[in-house]
Amino acid sequence: MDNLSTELDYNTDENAPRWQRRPDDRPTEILDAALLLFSEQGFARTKLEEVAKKAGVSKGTVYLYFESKDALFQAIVRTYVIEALLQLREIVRQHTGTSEALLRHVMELLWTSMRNEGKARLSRLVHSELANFPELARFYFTEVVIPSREMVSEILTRGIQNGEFAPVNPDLVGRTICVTLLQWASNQRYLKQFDSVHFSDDEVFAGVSELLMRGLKTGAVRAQQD
Amino acid sequence: MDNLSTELDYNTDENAPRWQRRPDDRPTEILDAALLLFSEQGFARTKLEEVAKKAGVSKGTVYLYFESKDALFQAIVRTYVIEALLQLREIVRQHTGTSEALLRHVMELLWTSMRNEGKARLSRLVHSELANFPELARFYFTEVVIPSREMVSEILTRGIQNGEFAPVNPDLVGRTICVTLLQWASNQRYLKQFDSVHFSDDEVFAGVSELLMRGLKTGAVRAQQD
DNA sequence: TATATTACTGACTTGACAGTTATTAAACGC
DNA sequence: GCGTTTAATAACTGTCAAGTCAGTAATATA
Repeated sequence: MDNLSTELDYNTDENAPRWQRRPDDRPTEILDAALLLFSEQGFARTKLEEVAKKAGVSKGTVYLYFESKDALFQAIVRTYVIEALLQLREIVRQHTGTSEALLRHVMELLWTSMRNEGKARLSRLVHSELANFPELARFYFTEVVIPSREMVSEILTRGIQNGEFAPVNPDLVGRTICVTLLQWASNQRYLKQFDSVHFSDDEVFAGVSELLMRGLKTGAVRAQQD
Repeated sequence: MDNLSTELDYNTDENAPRWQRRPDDRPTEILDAALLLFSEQGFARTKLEEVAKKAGVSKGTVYLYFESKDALFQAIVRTYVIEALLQLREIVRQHTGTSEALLRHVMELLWTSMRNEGKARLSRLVHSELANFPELARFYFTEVVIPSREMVSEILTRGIQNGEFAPVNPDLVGRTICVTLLQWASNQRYLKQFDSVHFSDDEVFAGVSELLMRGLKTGAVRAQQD
């Protein structure tokens, strides 16, 4: 723009194509833009025209690749969440070692993956909009929640069988671990702004994992019932 | 309606007033209706006309008592959440006994209060819409989250000082306890429908509180660091 | 270079819904 | 009962955004 020295170039932009045809890249670009805006402003408050603008296309183009605004949201979840879960499963499958080490490793993975901006955004978006998409909620539950849960339950079951862990209910404790980590990760990122007493990510993970591990491991004093 | 025996009455409804003036009751009735619908359908998808209908008034009447749709939502939070919190604080203030018993008691209260349909709805609504109302989020955080947190932290601090609890970070563990219970309570109510393995409320509370208590109490074996 | 194909545009239509207002009638005081 | 006040209505308006489509321009093909 500033460079007007070569006079032959000064109207290059007029000759340049006003837009390009890149049908292979458009869907991804639109999904990225939508994830960003939905997670910043919420689904209902985001206009498709904004999404289009951010993706560098016109609104009509969005409708070439996605049937509706709802369909676009569902595509986001399908694309990104499933992918994230597959990565996690793969890592678990390759692990060898004690149950405690494996559990710690999975917890760390869950925790660090949430420090990725995109994944944190996605998790928050999904959980806050789930109530508004019953159909999507079912999909999310069967495809994401249950598999994650089974993965953790399996680790716990093995640990209980070989005596590393106390005989807790593996399903129940597994869910507790996941819920606690995810919720904390979300808080760390989004409630920070209001928070007078703020902990570093490392502090939180150390504290929470210690609390849970102490509760889980054999040899702990039984809590007295009153 | 069925009782047509007294012929003098058969057109009573024509003589009856078409509506009544009940300015004292309207706000509450509108808030109740709004809470119900917002929590079922989400804020954006609920029309004020539906709220009005459910509350037995016309849309115009809603605007007599609330400035806007947003203001109505804020009023819900202010009214119900603050009230719930005050109840809890009062109960805690009156308690005498060991820190463990007190903590257990508070956890039970938190848990059972969430079995109340209205409170569970409210909690879910607030957490899913919070992202869309930054101003409300700030209010909610300072008026609700921080006070709750301080309440639990105080109990923990006392327990640590008198040796009942291990020297954990009371703020951090306090938050963890709240987050875990609230999230579980929400799951119990709303994810039940998709869930193949479902636990009773009592099972969940017993399991979760045992896990947390075992992690918290003194005498537990330290988790080995790897 | 000419023709066909199709990715892409953006102005337009449409419906929905938040918020307003002119009007009506319930209730209160005298 | 009668006049005044005001709670409540319901028809209305204006706006905003989802979704459409006729047209346009980039590219592929011959």
